[in-house]
Amino acid sequence: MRLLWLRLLPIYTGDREEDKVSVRVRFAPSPTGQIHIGNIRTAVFNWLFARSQGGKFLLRVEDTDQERSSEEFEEIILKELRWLGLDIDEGIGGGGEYGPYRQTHRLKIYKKYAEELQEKGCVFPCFCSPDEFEKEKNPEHSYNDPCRDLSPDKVEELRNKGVPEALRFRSPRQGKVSFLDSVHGEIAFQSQVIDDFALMKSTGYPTYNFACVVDDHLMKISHVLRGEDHISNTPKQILIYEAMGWQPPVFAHLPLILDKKRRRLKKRSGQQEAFLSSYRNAGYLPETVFNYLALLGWSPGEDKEIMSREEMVEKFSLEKINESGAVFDIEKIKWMNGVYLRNLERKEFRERALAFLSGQGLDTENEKLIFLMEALQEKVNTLKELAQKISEYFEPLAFPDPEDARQVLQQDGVEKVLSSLKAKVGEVDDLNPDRAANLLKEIIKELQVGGKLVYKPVRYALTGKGTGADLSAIMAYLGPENIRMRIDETFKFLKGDAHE
RNA sequence: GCCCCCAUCGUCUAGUGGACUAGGACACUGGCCUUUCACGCCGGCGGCAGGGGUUCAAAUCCCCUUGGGGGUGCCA
Repeated sequence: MRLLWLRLLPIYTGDREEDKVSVRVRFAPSPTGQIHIGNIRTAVFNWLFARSQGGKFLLRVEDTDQERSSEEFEEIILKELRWLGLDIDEGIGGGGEYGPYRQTHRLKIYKKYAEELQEKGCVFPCFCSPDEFEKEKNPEHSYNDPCRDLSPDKVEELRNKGVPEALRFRSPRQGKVSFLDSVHGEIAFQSQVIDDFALMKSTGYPTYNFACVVDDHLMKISHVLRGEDHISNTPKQILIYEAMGWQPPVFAHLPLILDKKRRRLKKRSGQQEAFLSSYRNAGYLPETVFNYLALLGWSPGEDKEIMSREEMVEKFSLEKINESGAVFDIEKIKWMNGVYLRNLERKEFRERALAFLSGQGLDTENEKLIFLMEALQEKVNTLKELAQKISEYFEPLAFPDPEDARQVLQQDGVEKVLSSLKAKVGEVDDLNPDRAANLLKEIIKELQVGGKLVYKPVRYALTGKGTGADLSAIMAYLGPENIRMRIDETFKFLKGDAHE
């Protein structure tokens, strides 16, 4: 629970006018794979904060993991940000005067500051091999690094032997490190539990904690909004800021996004739903994803949920960020996407749906597809669902639930209705939804039957099912030829052969 | 093990000591509308983890317990 006074304390924010205009936040992913939902949510919050404060949103690539980083993933990051509409003011894909913005291009910089820390005596070389260090680690005292107090002679000796050396921070063994988190209030760690973490790897690459601090400082980052999993890194980073004599940024640790089991939603769980790309591929609109993600861990403080980007920017504030983890609810985002889809203007829906459909191997040249598409607009939650529903009408007639179908089709008078329909469509060479609807009305009038004997039975006869798109749209889509064929097939089915 | 964070319907959340008979949304469910299918609308179900304090008054403040999560890398 946060204390009120902490919320109001104007430590770094809000008290001075210039603070407001100097807000600079960054999204700093590592290019090691498909972009993750949790990651992109962090980006969304950073972007929202920057825009709400009139600040800058930067993109920095943290590619210091030589094993896993790859340039192709950098492209993916850019593409995903663009898709979601998170425009970059500075950094990779945005230019700017504090570059380079790719950490592997900043190696000299880290080296320089590492040397500075060495001169200050805040660090020490470590000659342990990674495995060795693992063994030496004592679960009770994680700071227990065997190289911490090596004599200068010993250091000299090991260096001469060419033993690979890393650089570690000499963590204080008493006192405490604390900081004021904008989401959680004060967070404090006893210094003795902070181990002698590495700053530079033996490869000459910086570690995350070191590079991050150097870059955030040099790039004048004012607020660090990142996942809660970074809380335990924060005291280490603060120690570096202090050693360098730098002012740390404001930290805001965002609650984690959880899966149904309340575990952190992560790539390794293998769930496709952990990736942003899955949502694009499943036909979610970017505005839906943005809206839904913004609401995971943040609330404007009122009942409104469907909001425009502008509204969210206007209402966003660090104070309204929640402190507890949030389960990602696939049902809810599905519903939300349905709302966005239904709210689309006819024309826009058509364009966007067509663009998606053509990527799904559907024949978008067929202009009759439009009839179905529009009839389905209000019935689907995703464009993928739209594609699936449309494809069903490409398939040959089948009766998945023959019992039901028979019950409807065997009512007295239905046969007459179907025959009449068959005859009527025989007289026209094309159909549109209006004409189709009129045809059915004519039948009702001429045969003096109720709609009950027409709509549902015709639906079954033409589609084999009891639910689906608007009937006249289906008829227009199928066209006279297919309608006649399907009615014949239905008659066969009723006589007992085939189609089960 | 140690450190840190968190705790309101199944899920996302509103709630900053009295306006709470705890509000909204998803899901589920009953109905209305539509002579098809939906959309939509109206209703229902369902929650302050437990225990102690503080206070005239606690979902709200404090403590403990329990539960959940995260971290504990020369990953980020």
